[in-house]
Amino acid sequence: MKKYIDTLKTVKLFKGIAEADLLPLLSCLAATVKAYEKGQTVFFSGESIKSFGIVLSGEVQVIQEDYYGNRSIIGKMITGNLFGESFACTETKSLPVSVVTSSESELLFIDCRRLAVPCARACDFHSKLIQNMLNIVSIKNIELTEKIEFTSKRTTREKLIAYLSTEAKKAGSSCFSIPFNRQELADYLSVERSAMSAELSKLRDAGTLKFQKNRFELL
Amino acid sequence: MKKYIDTLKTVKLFKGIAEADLLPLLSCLAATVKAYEKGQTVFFSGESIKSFGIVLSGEVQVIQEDYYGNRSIIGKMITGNLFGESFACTETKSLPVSVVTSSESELLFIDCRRLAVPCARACDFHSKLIQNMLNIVSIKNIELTEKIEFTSKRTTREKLIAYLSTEAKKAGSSCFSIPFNRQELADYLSVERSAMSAELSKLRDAGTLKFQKNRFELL
DNA sequence: ATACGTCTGTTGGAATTCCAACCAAAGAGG
DNA sequence: CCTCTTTGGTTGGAATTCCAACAGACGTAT
Repeated sequence: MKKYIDTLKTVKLFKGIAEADLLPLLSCLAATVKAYEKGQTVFFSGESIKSFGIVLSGEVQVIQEDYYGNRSIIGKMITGNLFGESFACTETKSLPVSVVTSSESELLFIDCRRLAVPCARACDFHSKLIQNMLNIVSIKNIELTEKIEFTSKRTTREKLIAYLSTEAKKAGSSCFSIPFNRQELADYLSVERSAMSAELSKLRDAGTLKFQKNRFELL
Repeated sequence: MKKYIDTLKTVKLFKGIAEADLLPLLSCLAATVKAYEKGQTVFFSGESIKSFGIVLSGEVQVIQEDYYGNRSIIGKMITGNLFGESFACTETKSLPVSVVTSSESELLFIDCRRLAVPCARACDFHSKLIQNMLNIVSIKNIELTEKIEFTSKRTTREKLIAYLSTEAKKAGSSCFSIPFNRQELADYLSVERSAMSAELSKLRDAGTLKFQKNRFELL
């Protein structure tokens, strides 16, 4: 566990906890680490989970997929991010999403029930952890609301502009990179990749943006 | 405040707190009540809020609206529900949604900063409140994910079926009522009302469902 | 160098949605 | 009883998206 200490220091769930306390804390929480290859499914939709995950290295995607393979990306989690915490906390009977690794990854798992309940050894981290967790879940809530803002737009063009504007604002610059390739962006915005590509070209021709690969500039 | 005690007992945020403790607690939290008429805006998109709300009577809708009046309903909050808590907790600078009353309503407001910080009078409710809040926000998270599941479907027909199936499952019966009229349902699913009405008729003619007003039956 | 896989942009016809308008039914209020 | 308002269903043409297929660019392995 020691080798992950630098990553763990940056995890928001552990914000406000001294570095020296981290390892004892993790042991108190009975945290476990597991390595995954690219493309493996971490949580299957339909199952019930008690633990949530933290990305130590690599990245995972939270996705919804229907019977016909239409895939929708709910979110992308990189190093330091949590996933599955809402479902684990509320003890959802049937997971409505899947979690898959989009690259080789190392993931840390923590049983949610250990977070809330003060443990036998009377660790006093719990209240801090719950506050941090509330903050994380609230932020995720806002990100989901944001995604709804994009996908609820009626046309591909509007979805693109809404998304790219938000990314530019986040980056604090009209020039920014996005974390998706074209297929992933289409899945995130719930549109056709080809129609989206066409719309991007139109926007480029109209002079409203420039792009190369996943680097964009709004004009 | 006393007249709301029966409602307050059912609010999940106060779960596990004795009835006798409720009024002192609210006073400690500096909670205030305000009455609204139908159609009033409670929180304006773009503003920054420190307090969240609890519906004591009536109902409010959380909506997104763009420059051209396209309206998207994020959620509908009835008696006992919270709204705005994620934005207040994380101190969002600019609210991406508006909150409007869809009927005459009485709303309770609580300053989020009073929740987390133990108060001078050393009330010991705070840790319970935060746990409850974490649960509420997690559930809302799941509801948002659910909404994304509906709206990420590509056709109006698929969106309808996904939504109605979920409602049927929630009701535990193939016969159930929905909390929306046609325009609201269209706004919730991000589709055209008229196209949706047409699709509902097709589904009825095909024998996959029956409906009258907001009462549906899946066959 | 060649072959292969992946990613991205383009295109054309089919399918779907959007939009505006209209009509009918039900309720509210006079 | 009549009128006004709200709600829900229908329709036809315009606009958009979907789908499938193809082509070019790039990187990697053989």
